[in-house]
Amino acid sequence: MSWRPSKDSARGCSQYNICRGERRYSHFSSSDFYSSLRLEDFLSVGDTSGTEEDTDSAILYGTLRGSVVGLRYYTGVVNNNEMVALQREPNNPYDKNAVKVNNVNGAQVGHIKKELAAALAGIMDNKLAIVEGVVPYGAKNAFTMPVQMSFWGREENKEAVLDQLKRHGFKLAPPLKGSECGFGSKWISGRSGPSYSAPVHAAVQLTTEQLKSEFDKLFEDLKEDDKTCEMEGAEAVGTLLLPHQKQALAWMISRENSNDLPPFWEERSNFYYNILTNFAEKQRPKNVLGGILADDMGLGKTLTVIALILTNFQDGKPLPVEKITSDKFFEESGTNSMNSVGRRLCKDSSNVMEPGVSDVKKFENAPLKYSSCLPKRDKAKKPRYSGSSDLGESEEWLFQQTETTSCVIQEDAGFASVLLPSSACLKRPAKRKGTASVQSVEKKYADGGPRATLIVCPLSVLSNWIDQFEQHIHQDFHVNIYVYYGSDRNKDPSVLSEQDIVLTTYNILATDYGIRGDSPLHKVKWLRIVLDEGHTIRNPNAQQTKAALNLEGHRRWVLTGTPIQNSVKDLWSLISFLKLKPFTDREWWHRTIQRPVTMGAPGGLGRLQSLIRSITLRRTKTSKVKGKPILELPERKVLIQHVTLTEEERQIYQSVKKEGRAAISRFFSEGTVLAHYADILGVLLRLRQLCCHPHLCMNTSSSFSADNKTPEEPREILVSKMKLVLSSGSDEECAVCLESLTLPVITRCAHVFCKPCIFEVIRSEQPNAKCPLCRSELRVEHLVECPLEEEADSTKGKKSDQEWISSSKINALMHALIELRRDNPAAKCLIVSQFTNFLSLIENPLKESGFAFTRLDGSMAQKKRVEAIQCFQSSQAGSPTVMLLSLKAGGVGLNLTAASRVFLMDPAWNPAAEDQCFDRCHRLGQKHNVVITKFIVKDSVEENMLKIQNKKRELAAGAFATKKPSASEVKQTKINEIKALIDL
DNA sequence: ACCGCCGGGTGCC
DNA sequence: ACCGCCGGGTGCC
Repeated sequence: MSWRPSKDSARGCSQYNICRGERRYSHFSSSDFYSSLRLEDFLSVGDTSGTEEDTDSAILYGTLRGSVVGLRYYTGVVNNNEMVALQREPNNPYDKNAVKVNNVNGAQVGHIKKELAAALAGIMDNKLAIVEGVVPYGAKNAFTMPVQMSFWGREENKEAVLDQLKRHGFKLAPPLKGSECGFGSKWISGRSGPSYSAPVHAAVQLTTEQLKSEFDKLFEDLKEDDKTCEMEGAEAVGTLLLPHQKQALAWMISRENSNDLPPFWEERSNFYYNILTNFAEKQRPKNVLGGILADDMGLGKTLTVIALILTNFQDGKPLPVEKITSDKFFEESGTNSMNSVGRRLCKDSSNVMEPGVSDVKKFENAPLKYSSCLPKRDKAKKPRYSGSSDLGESEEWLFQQTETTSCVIQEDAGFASVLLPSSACLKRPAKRKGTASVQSVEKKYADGGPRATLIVCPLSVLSNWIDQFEQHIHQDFHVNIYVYYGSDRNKDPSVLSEQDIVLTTYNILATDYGIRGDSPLHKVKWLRIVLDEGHTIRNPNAQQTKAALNLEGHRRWVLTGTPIQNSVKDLWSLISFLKLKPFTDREWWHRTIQRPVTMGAPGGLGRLQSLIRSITLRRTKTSKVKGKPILELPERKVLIQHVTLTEEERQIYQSVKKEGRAAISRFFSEGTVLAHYADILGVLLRLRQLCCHPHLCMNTSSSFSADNKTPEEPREILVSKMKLVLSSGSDEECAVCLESLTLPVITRCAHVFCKPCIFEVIRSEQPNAKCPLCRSELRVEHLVECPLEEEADSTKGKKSDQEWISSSKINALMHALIELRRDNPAAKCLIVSQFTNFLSLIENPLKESGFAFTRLDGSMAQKKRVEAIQCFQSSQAGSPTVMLLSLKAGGVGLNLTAASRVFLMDPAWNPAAEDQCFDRCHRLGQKHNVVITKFIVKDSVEENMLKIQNKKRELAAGAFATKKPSASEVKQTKINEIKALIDL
């Protein structure tokens, strides 16, 4: 049932990205604001088997003493007070009611005695309660042992559970004091029965506020102690690390080379004890040789990881990579550089080389693993360092089609970074022309063990990684990087395992994994696995999570800026990925950490904290190292400049507003607001455009199609509605996954979702799937995909036929620009808008007033973008002082620090999108204070947008541990926003 | 003795 | 299991 991206759908995706821009910060987007709404909240899907214990609302019904029998048949052992797991065994040939008893390690200890099992079976099978056990004493018994059971469930199931037990002659005892949270098994060994105490309600339940501040502390106190050692990167790291990056590197290396026991384990007389579960075993539990790097974005997680890869290979030695040195031998021998390079790239990595000329010969004879790696057309004069089987003839290949980060194969630039649409080898630029040779460095210890680091990231940051490799791997070193992406990715595991770095996406990972037995990524033993944006796997039931958890490799890292996004729950997948015993099993995580924390049990947070502390490094932009801020950025000021429309502009605006408001209030009175969401966005879009320039909304068709019988809209209208939603800059998220839309599709009822998300809804709700937003009928065959290509900008060119006129906002801008030039001729600025047409309109007066400007928007090819950026960043006299920038162009990697002024021409729905844009110049390397001017038209939708932005900011700030809103709350919020926007 | 008692065989679900 | 339970052997004191 896994959904498989095709080439076409990938292009669809790119199309989307061109319209919508980057999605990288979706965790800062309104999805944050809506907190952690999950599918299960409004659909009964989620875990199809329904095993999803609603862990947060579970209460303790009571306890019961029972016995474990058949001990002598099994090898699993327990200690007194050790937790045990009770597991139904419906296929037991002797008793269909059988309940197994397993120790923390999963080894079977025995069975629940059959009479009791008969009572438990129904309860467990129907998920009426979760039954947990602790062996209070008698752990060394030969035949049977007691087990103290706790029954947990939702309030409404309590009666049914008690009843079921009663029918079998059992009665729950009230909760034992100290056992409420199922940990710390406090039973005193001995024959006397448990001492009953009055039922204790969930210990001190922390308020949301308290929880939030506790969580904050959780990650704030992490910076001290051993995490301030610094370490230099290996020679192959081409960038000098900042102090905090050196610290991170030192910390990561110490984690990877650590011999420590994992948290909560102690060595006690030849045994290793887990102090949470009281489990003990002879075998030393493995600590994760990794952890969570949870630095705020902008602190250089990517660079740090690159440094880690290059610096810490085996035995604390750097990755043995070939150093490229100038070598006359090549020229003299007439060896074609392409060949030499191709072999370098493709040779069998087990071939051990010694430095020196003789190596070249060895090298020549090195077996080629995939000889077609070389481009066939080798007339190129410049060295080419990579290629792929089907590079073909084209000059440029669009590698990845996000607006911001597409990469192209550069055939003739001075560097040889060749990226393919799919599988690609990536090489460092060669400094020298014509020839290059290879000096093999200390390959001796590379044999045998795993070599490759796997990096998994969301598609949207794939190219950022590539950029960063380009930037930070020293030019003289050859690092084999394979981008495992696209339908023609090379599925030979041995090709992957020979690489230094394999880069792929969560989607590829999940797709491969879904095809049984055919996941090369899962056949390789990785030296190291890095999950970028690791909170991507926070849903334990998602295919990509399962796929990630099943990767093999001892060094395991999670990179994330938002380790606890909404609750402790989100941490489990990460911890499980790190393979920290015993938390890989959700039951132990839940019993020992999650429940104690959410129920506010004493010590619960302490545990979580020490767990996190031991495996996490987190610094924020405001963190300090030795009293000094980690990043010293110049000040950033945001000014709001109000603009008043001219009489004429105001008239047009009011008439459109009047018409739109009438329509929208009709939707309200009909109760069809959500059904007309796209139409409403259209109205708002036109108003926003009118605030900028009257020409902008000229050919946005009035989309109130004659008679809006929602469920039957024809395809073309749906497509245009979807485009409207996507291009309106409203930052719509998919109501299912709450992330920005991936591969958007529109339903008949005109709601837009990610294709994979809505497919999953339909699959799990079949045969009568309903639209998550309006509950209309949902069918796969009615979904309409966003058609590819045909850039929205086609309108742009034609528009310019019109005679150019100015607008109030343009006037305000030009006034500010000229003033700026007068005061500081060298100052550079960004002019940012969501509407690329608007940027085009602005070009006119810029030319007239003699500004040298450049432009960066999503429609530009990578080559042009690079040019535009370099040109703008240049400090040469005569270099452009103005850059026209579309709001969402460029990823985190985009560095526009040459600018110290930003003019934001129109507000975005989502304040985070604005902030990210500002961060492109207000970031490491900025020397000046940054002043941002937001132009806001008075008495317009823009002012209302500001208000909503502020509300979102407030909510985002407080949304840390608050309860997730329900679907209806989400809807209501949207409706309220609409009302506020159009003054209803 | 259609019982009691004895003692050996036996033992999860 | 130094138990319980089962079922065969046995049978006054």
